[in-house]
Amino acid sequence: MEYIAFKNLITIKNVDTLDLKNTLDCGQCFRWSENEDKSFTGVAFGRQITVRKNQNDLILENTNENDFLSFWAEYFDLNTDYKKITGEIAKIHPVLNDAIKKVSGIRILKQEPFEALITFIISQNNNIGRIKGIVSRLCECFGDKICDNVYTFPTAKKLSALSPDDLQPLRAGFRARYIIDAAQKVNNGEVDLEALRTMEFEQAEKELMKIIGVGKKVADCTLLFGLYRIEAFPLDVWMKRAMEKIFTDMTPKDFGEYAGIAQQYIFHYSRTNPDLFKDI
DNA sequence: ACCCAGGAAATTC
DNA sequence: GAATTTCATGGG
Repeated sequence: MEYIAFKNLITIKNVDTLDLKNTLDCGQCFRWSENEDKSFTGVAFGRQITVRKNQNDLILENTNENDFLSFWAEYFDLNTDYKKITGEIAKIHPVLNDAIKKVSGIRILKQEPFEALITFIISQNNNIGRIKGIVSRLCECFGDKICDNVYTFPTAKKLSALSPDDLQPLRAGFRARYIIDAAQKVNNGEVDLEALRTMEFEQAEKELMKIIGVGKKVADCTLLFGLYRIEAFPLDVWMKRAMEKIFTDMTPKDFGEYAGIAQQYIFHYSRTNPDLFKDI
C-alpha cells in the first residue's frame, strides 16, 4: 500500500477495488452520509473524517498519519487483495459473478465490535433509513461530543447504566430493552467481544446469542461487520429470498471462506435489483 | 388503510 | 418442538 501524508490529508494510491457508495451505503454501516460532491463523511473510533475517490486515489480528509496507520487503513481493509478474492468467489455461481460486476468495489469494513452489535440489534425488523435515524439519536443522546452535531458512539459502560425508558427519545420501540441488555452483558464481561475474533465460529454465535434480542442473524452480522469473521453468511429476508429463488440447492457453506463478502454482494445486488425475483 | 422493513421473543398449536 | 403472532415505529 502506497500513501502520501500531507497536512490533514492522506492519499492512498491505486485503490481500484473500493467503491465508496457501494461500500458505505450497502447496509453494513449506519453512520456515513454522502455529500453533494460524492464524498462521504462519517464517524468511527471517536473521529470524524471525510473520504473521497479521485480516479484510483483514495483521499482521507481531516485525519493524520498516526490515525491512518492506527485504524483507518484497517477500517477500510486496505491491506486485503479484493481483486483476488472477488475473482475467486465469482466462480462460485454465475449470478454472483453478475453481482460483482454490477455493484463492484464492495469491501467489508472493520467496524468496532460494540457498535456493530448495537446497530444490528437496532436493525431487526427495521429499514435502513430508520436504523440510521435511531443510531444517530443514540449517539447524540449518549455519545461524547466531538464537535457541533458530531458525537462518538456511546460506550457499553454508559449504556449499561440506563433503563429502556431512558432510550425513549430514540424511538427504537421494542428494541430498547435489547440494547440495554447487550450493553450490560458486554460491560460486565458476560460477553467478551474481543474473544470472538479467534473463537470457533459456532461457539462465537452462541456467545452473542446469550444477549436478549440477538438471534443467529444479528450474531452473524456482528461477527462479519464488527469482528471481521468473513466466513459469516447472515441470512435476512433478502438473502433468504435470494437463496430460495436463485441459489437453489446451495447452502452458506458452499460460499467458502469468503462467504461474508459474497453475501454482501448478493444482498446489495438483490436490494438494488428487486426485479431479480420476479417469477423465476 | 395496508404492507413492509438486514428478526427475535412470546404464545399457541 | 414446530408454526404463528406480537412487538414499536415510520416510510411508501
